[in-house]
Amino acid sequence: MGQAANSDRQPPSRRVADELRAAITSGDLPAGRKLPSERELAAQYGIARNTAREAIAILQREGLAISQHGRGAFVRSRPPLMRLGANRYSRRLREETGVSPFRIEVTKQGRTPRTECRSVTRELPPADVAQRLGVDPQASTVVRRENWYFADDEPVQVGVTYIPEAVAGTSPLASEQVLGRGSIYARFEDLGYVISRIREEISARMPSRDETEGLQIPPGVPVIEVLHTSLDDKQRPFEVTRFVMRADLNGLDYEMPVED
Amino acid sequence: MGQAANSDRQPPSRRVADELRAAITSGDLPAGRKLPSERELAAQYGIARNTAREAIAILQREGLAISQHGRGAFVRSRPPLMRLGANRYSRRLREETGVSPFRIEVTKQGRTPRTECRSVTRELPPADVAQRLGVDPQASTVVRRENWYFADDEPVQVGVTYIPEAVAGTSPLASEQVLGRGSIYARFEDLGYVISRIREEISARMPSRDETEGLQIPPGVPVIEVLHTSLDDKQRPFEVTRFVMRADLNGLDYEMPVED
DNA sequence: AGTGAAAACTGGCTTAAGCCAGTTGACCAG
DNA sequence: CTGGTCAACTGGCTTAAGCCAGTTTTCACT
Repeated sequence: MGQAANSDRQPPSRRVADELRAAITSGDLPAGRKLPSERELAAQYGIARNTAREAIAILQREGLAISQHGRGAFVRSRPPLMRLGANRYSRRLREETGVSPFRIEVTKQGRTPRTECRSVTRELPPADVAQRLGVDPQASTVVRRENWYFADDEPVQVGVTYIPEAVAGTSPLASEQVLGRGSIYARFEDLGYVISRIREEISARMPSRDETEGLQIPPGVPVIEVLHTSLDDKQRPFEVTRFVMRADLNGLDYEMPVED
Repeated sequence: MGQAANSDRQPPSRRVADELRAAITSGDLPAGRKLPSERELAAQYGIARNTAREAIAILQREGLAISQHGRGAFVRSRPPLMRLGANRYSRRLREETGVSPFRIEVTKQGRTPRTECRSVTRELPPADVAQRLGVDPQASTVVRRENWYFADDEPVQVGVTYIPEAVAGTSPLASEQVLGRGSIYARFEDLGYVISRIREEISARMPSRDETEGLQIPPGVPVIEVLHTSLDDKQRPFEVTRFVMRADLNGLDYEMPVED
């Protein structure tokens, strides 16, 4: 009977992946549904278990499925994205709510936010950070604050903030103590640094091994990296933060004027 | 003789991947260098070829290596990112140069830019686009323009622009004809739509199969998706564009004021 | 010297078999 | 009813062998 379909010049693993993908995107296999087990697939399609395994791995790499040891493979559900915008830095929002936009966003989704300052140290800054702060990466240490953000105790992003010594001094910013109402940007204001412009450099990539472990990132999920620079009213950078966030749980939403 | 190293609770494929990764990040294996072949690795470490293969696959998924049929696997070089910013929409930049920011950026990197309008059609808009345009996704068609962006004939991003009929009318925007100096935003201005604010919603994910093919995306590379909305001086949306770009070649760079 | 075919590589993908380690549910003893 | 055990599932990972399809090198013949 010759070749039936046209998508036939492909290796079996991909052919099977295609069929499963079609079932997923068409809705035949809704989010959360269990896929056939590797051994079932193998029998069903007359292929080796390894080949069935590879088919599922393909879907996993595409972020369409997730497999769990001892349980099976499941259609991954796409939870609503967390939308973080420039209003993260709005003073009005900060003062009205007394609560960070992260907490608002998480709460809005019916989950419980938690943030954790994991460490405060003094270190030589990475080259890209030093450049943006306008300091010498070899000579001057900066204050490094590492913050973790959770939703329902699931880690969703990390932010590492670098503050020049000249800015942090002996203020609360340079110590482990709790930052209090309005959090970090309120403390900057206490010191006379009013955030007036921000620069955000955004990239995406696959997570490193450390990030995969720390953020518990499932396979097939990239991270978004945001290198954030805060500028005061004299256009001087006073703080740089590198955010790394799970791309399946986070998105960015900016609204801004177009400058001439 | 007992266990030597501590990182030993891991399967061989991962152990080997770890060693190779260390060599790459330390610089022992610089970008572009050929990795040992699968058969060499197998012999070297006393593992099966499949296991060596899996080790390389791990690096590939992390975006650290790329393998080429018949040639070998190589340490992936990280080309400088294309930095696309809000100045994409700057009128001054548009008028001074007469050239799109994309072309400037690509030329700056010593590569040759090319853009291609692949199709202009009238269709019902996707739900998310319709919502942002404030039109009924069931009732009204919009003009859909599909644009491809190349650097040295390598595709780096796609932009699909949706324009309400009420805006496009019978202007050049609704036809295949060349858009001319200043390109699309100049034509919007001709019609009285001056871009004054933009909204950019950013997410990242693994590419779909179509995107992998169309953009020729190597394995282990995510895409950045930007849903862009242009607002005129009366805060009315007149155009939405969905950009999909290879995350290994593109980055975003925004500088903006912090609004109260 | 040039050229063209073959040999010796490379990765791509599959099969078949096996052991290990989580998970689940049935069933049995208390 | 509770708690524990165990068998039957699940995926995780490896080995060993083989065929195929690209690429590069070699070498003999022109």
